[in-house]
Amino acid sequence: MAARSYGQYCGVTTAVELIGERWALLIVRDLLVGPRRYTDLKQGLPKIPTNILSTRLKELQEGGVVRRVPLPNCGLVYELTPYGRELEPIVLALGRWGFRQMGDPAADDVVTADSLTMALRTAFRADAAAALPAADYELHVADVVLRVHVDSSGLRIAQLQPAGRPVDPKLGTQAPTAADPDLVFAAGPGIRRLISGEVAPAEAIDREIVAVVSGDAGLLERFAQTFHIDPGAVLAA
Amino acid sequence: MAARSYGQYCGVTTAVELIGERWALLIVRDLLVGPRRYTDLKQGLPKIPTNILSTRLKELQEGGVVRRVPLPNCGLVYELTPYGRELEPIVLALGRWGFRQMGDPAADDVVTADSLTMALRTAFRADAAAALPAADYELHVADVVLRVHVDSSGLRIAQLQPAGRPVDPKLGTQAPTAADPDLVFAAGPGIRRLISGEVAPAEAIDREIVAVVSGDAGLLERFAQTFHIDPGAVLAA
DNA sequence: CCGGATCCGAATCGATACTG
DNA sequence: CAGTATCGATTCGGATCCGG
Repeated sequence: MAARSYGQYCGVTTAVELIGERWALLIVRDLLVGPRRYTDLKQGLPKIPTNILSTRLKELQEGGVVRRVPLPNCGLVYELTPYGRELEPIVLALGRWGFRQMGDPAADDVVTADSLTMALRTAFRADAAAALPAADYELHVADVVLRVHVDSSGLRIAQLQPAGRPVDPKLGTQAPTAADPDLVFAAGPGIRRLISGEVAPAEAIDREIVAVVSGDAGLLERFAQTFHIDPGAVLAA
Repeated sequence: MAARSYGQYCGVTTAVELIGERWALLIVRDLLVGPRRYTDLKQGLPKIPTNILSTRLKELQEGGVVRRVPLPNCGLVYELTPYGRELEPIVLALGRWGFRQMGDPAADDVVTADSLTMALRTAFRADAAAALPAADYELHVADVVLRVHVDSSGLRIAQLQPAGRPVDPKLGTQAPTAADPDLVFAAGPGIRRLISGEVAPAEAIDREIVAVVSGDAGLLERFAQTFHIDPGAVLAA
């Protein structure tokens, strides 16, 4: 079952033969958040057919991108190899690039915990964070709840269950810090306009793009400075 | 003909919907070298079916990645939009990443002028070049001939016809400088091992991986320092 | 020659059902 | 939980054809 070859001897060609098939890079995206079980991946990619998922996992293993690891206390996870993890800057850059062409969501588009986690990573401005006080956010989008800790050393994101408890830390997601978040807020897809700077934080609250649940609403300003993607001149088609 | 959606509202997903389909990123790779005609693209991608090429070009235009430009003196070229050109660092990074997993070429793998041009760009070390004297190389691989000029300001590559004349500069490829190259050499697929550092320049000549046609063979050392991709720990699967 | 469009068999993908 | 099996819907590949 040799991957369908493009017939060229070239690094780019080799790369797309490894991770260019349908769904493959989205599997990598989710695995960049942490090791995941087959079922986790299936839930994080609701529209992937199960046969495609298992085929891709096999191909990614064969390509040295993904590794299948039996868990000590029963179970089984897939994780990126060191080589696969080196896709991180590429996937983040792709996410930033694609962000700028995102329109409004289709009717049945979903937001998953892993995709939102990676979206925040793509938008994270380390330089801005370093110049600002540390902050803890709790972000609700659809039924995804993220605990987002920012300080001068960087960004840490934990995925919470809607009930408020962290998912199993054994699977690579850090437990949240003990303290209460400085700001708890909920957003819909319009959070994109907050990150692009299309709407200012105050305006976002006014237009009900985001809703502050608790904490100082002024921190939304700091959030928007920390997570930002400049849309640039994307309109010049 | 809406692109097949992955059903997620996410920048990475949007990106792969724009450039993730088969052949799309290879078209982008070639257009990163310069504007190309339909026929140029077809020749640069020998195995692409013509209906796929025209479908991709339409999709890439619709996505704001590619633009169709009628040429003043008759003819017609495709070129990247400013938005599409921002894929350059991503494609270069992917090329570096894929390079490390390249094995030996399949029997019918080809090397095209554009793929080799981009391969040199992925391997180019600006820092190394800045610390070394300027140099002009003429590189022959299969029937591709490249004129490669390196100086402290960067890298310039021109594609020559096998006869030795430059291709039409109107199409975005710079004409070579007038002076003779400092080093003319020919290589086969084994040039990969030179760039990865797997074989040293002297050894490459001994083992006939490269053949110096004219000029100072010692310059091959400088070439290998200027164009290098560290294979890293790719074996750890 | 350039810039595609059309047709058709082969391969892949998607949806669902099913199993150890 | 971790996948296989099946099968219709799509897409891809290869070839041919066509208007300028």
